[in-house]
Amino acid sequence: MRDKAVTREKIMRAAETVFAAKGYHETLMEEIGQTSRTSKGAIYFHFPSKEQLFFALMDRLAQALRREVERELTRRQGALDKVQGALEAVFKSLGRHRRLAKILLLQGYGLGPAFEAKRLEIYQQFASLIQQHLTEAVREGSIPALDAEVTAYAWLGAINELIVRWLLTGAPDPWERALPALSRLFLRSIGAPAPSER
Amino acid sequence: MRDKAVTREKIMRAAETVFAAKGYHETLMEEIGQTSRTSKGAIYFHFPSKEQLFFALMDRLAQALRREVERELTRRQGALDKVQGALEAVFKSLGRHRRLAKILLLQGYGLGPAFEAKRLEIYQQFASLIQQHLTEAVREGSIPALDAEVTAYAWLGAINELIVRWLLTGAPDPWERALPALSRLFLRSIGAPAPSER
DNA sequence: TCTTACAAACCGACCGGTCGGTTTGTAGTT
DNA sequence: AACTACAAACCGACCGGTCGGTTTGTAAGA
Repeated sequence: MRDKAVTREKIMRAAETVFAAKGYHETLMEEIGQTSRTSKGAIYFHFPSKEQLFFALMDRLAQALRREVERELTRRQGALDKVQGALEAVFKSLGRHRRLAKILLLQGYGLGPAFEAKRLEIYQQFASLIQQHLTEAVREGSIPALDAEVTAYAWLGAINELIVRWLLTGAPDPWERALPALSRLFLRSIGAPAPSER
Repeated sequence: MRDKAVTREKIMRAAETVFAAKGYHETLMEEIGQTSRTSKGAIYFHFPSKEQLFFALMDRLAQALRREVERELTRRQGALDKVQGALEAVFKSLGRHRRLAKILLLQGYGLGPAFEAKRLEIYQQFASLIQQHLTEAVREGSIPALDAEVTAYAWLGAINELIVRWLLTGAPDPWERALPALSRLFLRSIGAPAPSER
């Protein structure tokens, strides 16, 4: 018996590559089959539909990213430091995995209700994470009171836009140039004491 | 002879409605024909392809929005006030025209290179507008020096995310609740003196 | 009569999904 | 060990609906 998990993994990796390169609609199941060196039949054995394959991919990627962020959160001390650490984790992780970033940030917008729902679900997870730590920072007295929900989504949107632009145009080059500016922008935006330049 | 311009306008209005409601791929040319009470033939008489029709729409909408923003800019005095006025203009305008917002903000993401290029082009126009006034504000001495490019795109992204979320989920309800929070967030983010609550 | 501005029937490439068949591993039997 | 019986995993030719685009027809104005 061939190993089910191995084939499934091959398919998901191939799907990641192809979806990231071509976008959802331009991607053919046939091509994922070829790229994974399996077949269309194998894909439909493991996944009920193209859409479900795509969602499975989004879930996995979001989970991986969240894990990296959470790991960073436990490392840092103090709410403000955590906020900054989480941001850096997101940037660095997405910077390293451009395919991942393209799928998470770029797809799932204009592709219909099901995709939009999925994207909202995932973004909400990250927004909660941010909100939680913002509220904590307020309680700590590190920053003045604010609307944590609006702030969280504003930050997510800012990150999204900058990374998407970087993915598509390459600017700014090198990417890291933007990080300190954005970091200061964010911390200022919540009335935090300006961090020392790194 | 029927009036060419009138038919063209009918088509664009119908396209606006249908694209906003269904997204690019789910929209059928046939349906735009019916909605506009013309026909598919008429559409292809006026536009060379579905894609070009969509782009024409994006251009027109972006232009209209830019005009509203610029009008507001000339009304206000002082760089900071202009920044705030422009933001409000964008919110209010997009809030009033949800279909417009859906097309400009939601479509053009995962739809392939041509769409991405178009979106980048339009966003760049707005980013320039913001950058220009930020730089002016710095020169005026109203705010400390900053990376105007990063700031501009961060703001655009934040606006985008919040409006998209509002369009898709209805939260926050009413929408205006978010405006003062976001306005303060933005002004703080550039080190501007906190504005008096409006 | 000639052109313009459409209307409507039509075409055919494309592609997600299906399904009959094949391969490969496994468990039971002798 | 060898053979049988079976099932899980996989392959890929094929189908059928869909939809962007084209062609052909036609009414009306110049």
